[in-house]
Amino acid sequence: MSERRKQFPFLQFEPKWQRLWQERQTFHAPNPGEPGFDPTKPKFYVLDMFPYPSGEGLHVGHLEGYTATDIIARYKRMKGFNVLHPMGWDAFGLPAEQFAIKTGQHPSVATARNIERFKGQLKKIGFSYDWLREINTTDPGYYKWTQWIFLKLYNSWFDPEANAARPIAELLEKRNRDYPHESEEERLEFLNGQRLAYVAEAPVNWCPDLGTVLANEEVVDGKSEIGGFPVVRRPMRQWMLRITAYADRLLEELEGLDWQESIKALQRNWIGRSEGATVNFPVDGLEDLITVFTTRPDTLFGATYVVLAPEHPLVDRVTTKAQTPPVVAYRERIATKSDLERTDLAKEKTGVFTGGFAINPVNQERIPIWIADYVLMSYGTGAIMAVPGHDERDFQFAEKFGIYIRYVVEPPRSTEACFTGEGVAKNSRFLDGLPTPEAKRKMIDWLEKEGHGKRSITYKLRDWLFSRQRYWGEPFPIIWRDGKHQGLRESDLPVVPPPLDDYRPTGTIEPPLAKAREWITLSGGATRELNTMPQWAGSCWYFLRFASPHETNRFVNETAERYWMAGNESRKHRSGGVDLYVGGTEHAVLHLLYARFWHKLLYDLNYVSTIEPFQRLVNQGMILGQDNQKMSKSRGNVVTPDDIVEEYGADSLRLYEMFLGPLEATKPWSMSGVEGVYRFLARVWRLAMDEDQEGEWNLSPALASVDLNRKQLSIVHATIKKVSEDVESLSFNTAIAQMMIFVNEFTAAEIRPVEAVRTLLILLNPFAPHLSEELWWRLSFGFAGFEGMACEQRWPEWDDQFLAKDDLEIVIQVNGKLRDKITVRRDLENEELQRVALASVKVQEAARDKRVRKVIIVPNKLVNIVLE
RNA sequence: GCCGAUGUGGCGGAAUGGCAGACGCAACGGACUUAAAAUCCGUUGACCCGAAAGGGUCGUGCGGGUUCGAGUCCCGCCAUCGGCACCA
Repeated sequence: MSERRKQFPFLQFEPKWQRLWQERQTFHAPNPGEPGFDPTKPKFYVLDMFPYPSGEGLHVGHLEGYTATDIIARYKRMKGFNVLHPMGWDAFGLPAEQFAIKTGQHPSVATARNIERFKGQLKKIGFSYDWLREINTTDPGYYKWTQWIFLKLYNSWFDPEANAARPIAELLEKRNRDYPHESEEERLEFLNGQRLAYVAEAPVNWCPDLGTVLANEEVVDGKSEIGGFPVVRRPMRQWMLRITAYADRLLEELEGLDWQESIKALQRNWIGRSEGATVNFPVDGLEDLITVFTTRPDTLFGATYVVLAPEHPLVDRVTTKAQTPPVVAYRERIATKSDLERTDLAKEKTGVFTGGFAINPVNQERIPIWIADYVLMSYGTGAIMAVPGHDERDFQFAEKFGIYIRYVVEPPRSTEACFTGEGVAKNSRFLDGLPTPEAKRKMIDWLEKEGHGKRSITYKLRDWLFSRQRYWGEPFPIIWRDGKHQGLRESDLPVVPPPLDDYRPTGTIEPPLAKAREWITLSGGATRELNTMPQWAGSCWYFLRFASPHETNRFVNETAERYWMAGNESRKHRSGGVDLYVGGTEHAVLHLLYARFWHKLLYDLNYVSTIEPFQRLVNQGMILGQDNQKMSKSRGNVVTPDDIVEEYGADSLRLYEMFLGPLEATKPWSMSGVEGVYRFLARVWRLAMDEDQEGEWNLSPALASVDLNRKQLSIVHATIKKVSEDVESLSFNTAIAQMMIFVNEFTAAEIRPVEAVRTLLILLNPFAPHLSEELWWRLSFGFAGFEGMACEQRWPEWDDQFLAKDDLEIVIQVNGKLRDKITVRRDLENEELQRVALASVKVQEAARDKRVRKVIIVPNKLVNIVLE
């Protein structure tokens, strides 16, 4: 098939234009103050989620989003915007390191090669990136600032009163004032407990095969997201980022963003805010209090037992001698289980009675304390009050172990064994008769008044486990002295990883950096932190770096940041950021949440001008293989862009990516669909070009500088309107359909007005830039009006006057059903229209023996005659 | 179980509450050709009546509703996909 003659010479002109764009720096966007910068133009920042340069190369799924943003970037330039459209590489990460271990080659070598490959592929598709702004997260000039931001996290605390991060120095001052006699040791401990980057001994997800810990988000079904290796929980000392401090802002500040509702929902879900109360249950015979969190304080009278998580610190204290053996045995059984096994057993509740009793503060009832693994130490307080009458899990547990069930909510209708909805309180003394929401409020007031508890909010979101025991990542700008950590000074950055020959995991929990003896040992007995940052770090702020990728004095140039991240004037104060951000749904939670978190820190500390990084977000859908299955090597249904470019040209690839269907939908690839758009482009080519006997392409003799007739004008203006509006709304598929209608129309014309072709080439330019440039250039030899490059032309405007027809077809309905069509003069008066419609033979037939009850008239569109 | 999408011809998909199926693919017929490919022109939701011209009925996952009029709005189901999942 590849031997077949091409329908137009894209193999020649596509590389030519790519070279010219490169040579002329056509798509370079100067910063404010730089030569060539035009301050009169508005700005537009359109960004792709930058890729991890894998060994596999790009596949057609990546390109869908990239094509969409490229069309927008080119369109906005033609509309007179200064457009920032950059690309870079998220190049730290596990796959490169795993590959390096396998091949014995340094990860930087494979990374550089993969980047070359990716870049080559992108250039062959003709994307209009400003390559002078290319960034790479593994470049010391870049990760210096990743480390710098980490130091900002390390040296900040979250002030709940300001609801914002503040420098830790301010806290230190305040502490010195409030506790002047505190020891140095105590003060340090206090500060360390407040930092947004802190060290904690916590149960973590340890993956022995990868030799690293993973964030909760990187563990799927008890296995590592990368590689699918088993993950076990074990306590380790780790760096954590206090993202939970920002939980409320991450939730609230989502509101002003132009994101799909579904993505906002995913984030809200992940943050998982629950309103309720904490309640203190005294332990019978001890001084201790068991604090539980509940969203249903109104059911406190129905609490007939208390459950602690097996790891709960109070378990040892409440357990009686007699119950110690089974409790110890149960805890051991749970501890050795992985999370996967623990959820596997979810169907059948397990647990053990501790022998201890708690006192229900509302009625002084003595209720048993159990431990069970259905209560998680990591959520809420790690303890619950069990209300089996109104909670499914508690009900199952109580049924199994024969614990008393008391019903305290009257359901609105039929009663089930366990009712979890809202109703009216009963068997609850001072709550009796109150609807659930009021009962909740009243109970919380009571708890607060009596000192037994208080209003409380809990989140599912956990602090972000931020260290990895790997080589190929950003080293922490942290040193250790006498068992205490210290942040480095800004002048010590970047911390460059040592040139290790052997960066394999050590086989223990010791990170590979431990092998670099000289590197880790510093003067004065200090040593370097051995962990590295997770892959997400570099992508948390790369969109800022693009504004001034070569700035050496600051993570981003201040003026450039203010310019490119500025909000639209119609928007509220402080909003703004990237004007359009496009990427896959797989990043809906992790990357987007992490990046928002870092951005808010930088905002709080006055380093950036907007509260949110990405004003508008669009998630492109997945592209499936021809067989409707997810594309994968093992299924053999992967489509490689290189093959398509070779066979049909980059423009065909771009156009097909967009013609498949709506950007956000999941849709299957189809090779004959590619042929379809290829044929369309060939028709565009032949609209202007003619092949002679020798097989040479010349300007078509049908082209002429003539005025357009009425119908042609109407099509041209309808196309300008449709394409402009559809590009704005990212409905690229229908924009292309309209251009196809245009081409079908003019292909049929014996004489083709050059002006129409000229307009088409401009409209088509963002979609098929090579073909558009080539024809533009060729036409310049025969006709006036083709100066410069097509991509530098002003986007055309449409005129409604050409869209309106003098005569139009009116639909005649009888009782809402289509019965006839009539052609009438435009803007015919309603009375006249009704008269004509009633006169229609079809209407006459239908209306025989019937009375006309009503006539609905939609001017210039339809008449509906309603009969008895 | 909860949250969020989606459901329209043989296929991908179009349709500010107003002609359902734009555009493309596939299929079929024709022109060009010695022939084929490519190209160009045309037909193509299903069913029914008619020799034909033409005409009719049904039709947007299912069941209701609102409306002169519903693919579109409302209520209740079903199915598929994605996310979360013992989160108190």
